[in-house]
Amino acid sequence: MGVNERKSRERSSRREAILDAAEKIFSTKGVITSTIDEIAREAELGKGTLYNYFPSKEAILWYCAVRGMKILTGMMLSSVSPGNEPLINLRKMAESFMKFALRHNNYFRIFLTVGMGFSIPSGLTGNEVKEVFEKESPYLLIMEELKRGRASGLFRSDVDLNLLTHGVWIQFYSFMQLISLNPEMVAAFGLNHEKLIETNMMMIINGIRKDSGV
Amino acid sequence: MGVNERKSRERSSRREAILDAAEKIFSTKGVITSTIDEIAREAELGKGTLYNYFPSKEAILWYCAVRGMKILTGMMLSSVSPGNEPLINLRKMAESFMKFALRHNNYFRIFLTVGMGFSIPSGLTGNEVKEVFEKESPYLLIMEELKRGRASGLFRSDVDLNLLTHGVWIQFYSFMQLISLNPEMVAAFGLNHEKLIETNMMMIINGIRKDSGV
Amino acid sequence: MGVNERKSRERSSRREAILDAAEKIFSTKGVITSTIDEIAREAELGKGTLYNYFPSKEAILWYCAVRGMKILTGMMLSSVSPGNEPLINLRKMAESFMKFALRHNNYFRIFLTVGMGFSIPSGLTGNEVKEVFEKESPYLLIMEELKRGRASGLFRSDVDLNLLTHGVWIQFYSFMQLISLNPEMVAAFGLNHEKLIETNMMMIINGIRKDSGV
Amino acid sequence: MGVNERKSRERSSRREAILDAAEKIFSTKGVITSTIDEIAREAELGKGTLYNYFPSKEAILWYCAVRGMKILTGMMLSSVSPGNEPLINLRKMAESFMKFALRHNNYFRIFLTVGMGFSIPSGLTGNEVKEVFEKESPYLLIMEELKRGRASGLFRSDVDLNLLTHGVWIQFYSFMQLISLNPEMVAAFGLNHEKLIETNMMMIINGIRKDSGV
DNA sequence: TATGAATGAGCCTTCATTCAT
DNA sequence: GATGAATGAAGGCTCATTCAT
Repeated sequence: MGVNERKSRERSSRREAILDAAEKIFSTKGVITSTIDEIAREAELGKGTLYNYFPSKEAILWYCAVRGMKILTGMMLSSVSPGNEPLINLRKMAESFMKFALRHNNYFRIFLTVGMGFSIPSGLTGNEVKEVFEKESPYLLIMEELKRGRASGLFRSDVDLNLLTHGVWIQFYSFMQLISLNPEMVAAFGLNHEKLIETNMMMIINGIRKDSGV
Repeated sequence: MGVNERKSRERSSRREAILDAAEKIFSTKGVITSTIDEIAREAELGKGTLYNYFPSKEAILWYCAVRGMKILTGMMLSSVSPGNEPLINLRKMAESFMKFALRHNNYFRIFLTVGMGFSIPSGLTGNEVKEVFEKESPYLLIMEELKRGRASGLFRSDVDLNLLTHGVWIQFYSFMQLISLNPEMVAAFGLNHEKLIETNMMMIINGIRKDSGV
Repeated sequence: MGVNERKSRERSSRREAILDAAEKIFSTKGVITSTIDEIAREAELGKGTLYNYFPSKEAILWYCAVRGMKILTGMMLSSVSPGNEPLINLRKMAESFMKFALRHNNYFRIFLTVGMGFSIPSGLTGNEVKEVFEKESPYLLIMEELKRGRASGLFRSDVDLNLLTHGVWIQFYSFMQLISLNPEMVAAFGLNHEKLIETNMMMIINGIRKDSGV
Repeated sequence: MGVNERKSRERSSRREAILDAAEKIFSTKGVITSTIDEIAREAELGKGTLYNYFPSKEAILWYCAVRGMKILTGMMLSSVSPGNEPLINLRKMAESFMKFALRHNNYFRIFLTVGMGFSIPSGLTGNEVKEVFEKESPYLLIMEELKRGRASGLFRSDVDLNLLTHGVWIQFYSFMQLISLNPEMVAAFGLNHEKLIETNMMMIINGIRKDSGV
């Protein structure tokens, strides 16, 4: 029915509004020092209202992270094409990752916090969260391209696929970290983002090419 | 005098004991959720005693991080030798990094927390802290070897030295992060440490070799 | 609107209730040894609730003092009348002061504590506090009557007005002090309040009369 | 024996040194915010040493107050002479009071704190303390002179002696309070000490003269 | 559903006092 | 006697969560 539908839409958009506010606050002040009050104020909602949409502060954090991860995955997915060579696709994914790191660096702090030992609160059904973080993750996208690249003889096959994926994934990930957390270091050494991206992408790609000898 | 010397030794070892306890608690529970009480209990000391050695919880965190960084730098320094080829030295450093990540994976979480926006408390003279983090950092050791390697035509010179160093540093760092934060992931994929190290080192080295083309 | 009005009234009365509790505890145990927990318990409120109404313990103290000063000023103001002779008005003010000291001797300890070097917490707008303590104080009321008394040739004019006011003010004030702080002394010497009041008032008045020679 | 005597002298002077330090710290920072550490540091003694001479911080405070009271009483005693007229002696006592307030204004704040509800700690034999505060107090000196003055027809006899004494005592006390707690106020009004003293003494004396009628 | 006042567990830090040396 | 490292009770304040309206 129309009414229910509208209500559902409203509920959904309110959830998003809360996550918007949380993302902003979390990324600005750090997750731990952010308070529910601040998020509520930013969302222009009553504090109690937040608890009508999320069971706890930690849940808000997780759904924030989920949303970020979905954006990242979406960006990576839309940048690749099955018709492309794996090397091209990897490059595109790397570029997407970097773009995400630059454009949404808000999320990085949130990802890190989540990764640093915040266990998924038992209140969450967990399914959605688990799926996003384990099944749909960019990790699998990378692995897919590496597999194709090996099949076509482009990438080195002398190393376990998981190992290789891990290496690439970590490089993507930590690159974001250094962009996000050490702007002053980046500046101090006279580096700029574009060149960093270019250099690191080169290093990553070279690291996995078949003809790269030890 | 003997007495003073002994006292100084005792004071020093008590400091270390507190840092030991803190390191354990911090890395187990995360920095924020760790409490001074827990650290004191772990150190088998009264809560107040901790404050005879450190001015605040935050200071304890920082000196923990300093200690970890000193260990890391020390391991790297003692693994290289000016007589070695730069490639060898880089490999040794990488090995040290990995060893550190495996042996002292406690520290990584602490490094991360410190990096996540904890400012150095004004109470600390800061000198010691700043020096360790800025002047003696592994970053500079890596740069030194890269410089030598480029001079001897081994490493690619078509890229700014700072950029190159940054790239290598990121890769070292990421690898450490992988091992420290996701030990269960490493296990889950049936990866073993030697192979991880070998693979990643290979990837890193290849990324910077002169003959590696894009 | 009705709801908001009621809320405002509730908020206001809760504030007063907290100040009531604080006044009681402060005056019984002394300001410093009183704890927020005790005040909260006395007010039959949760500890945190107090902090919804006042930013700190010190602020509670100050607003207590402000309230007391307002009562005192009010009593003094309503006891005088512009039509009265200055001597009568001074007497009335003295009586009001004494009444206040007897009826609200709770406040005295609070005034003293505030006067003994507690600076106004920066969190307070300060306006209300400053006004009460500096602009509307009984001090000015006394001075006004002394001025009038001098103009009409009743009080001695050979002494600076400020000096005279100060002398009277201090006598009022410290009289309250001795009533409040040394009840056992009062008792020990077989004194009673009414006679003390009468005697001291006489001494004060005589001290300022024009025809009092040295 | 000589040795014991010297030891006794040493012990005594160390006690005094501690009280010196305490007086300085107490009056500078306020009794409550002063710490044993600060007093020990000021006295250039170990913290534990203080506890060899006094059983508690509160005891130090009390013996400080006792010492101050002894000084005050001493000053008053040596200023009067049985041969003088009572009016002269009262004047002298008043002068002593003022001098004390000016020279040792440190003490007043301590007196106030002690008066503000610090009970005499049970550890103290109490005798010395009680005696000083109750038997040797300036209060009795004043009473003595008032008695003599009434006998010689100088002071009003229509009022109970205790009441009268109380009145004078309060005025002395208030004056001391003014000078000690509000030195900046004294300065702000451009008042100078001599005039203050003169005015107040005049007010006090006039208040008790026989020929002062209401 | 929206709200925000009320709540109290929990935390960091201080400091008077003790006691082994 | 002198010392100061060790102690832990106690206090002010925060903030996630609840619940009556």
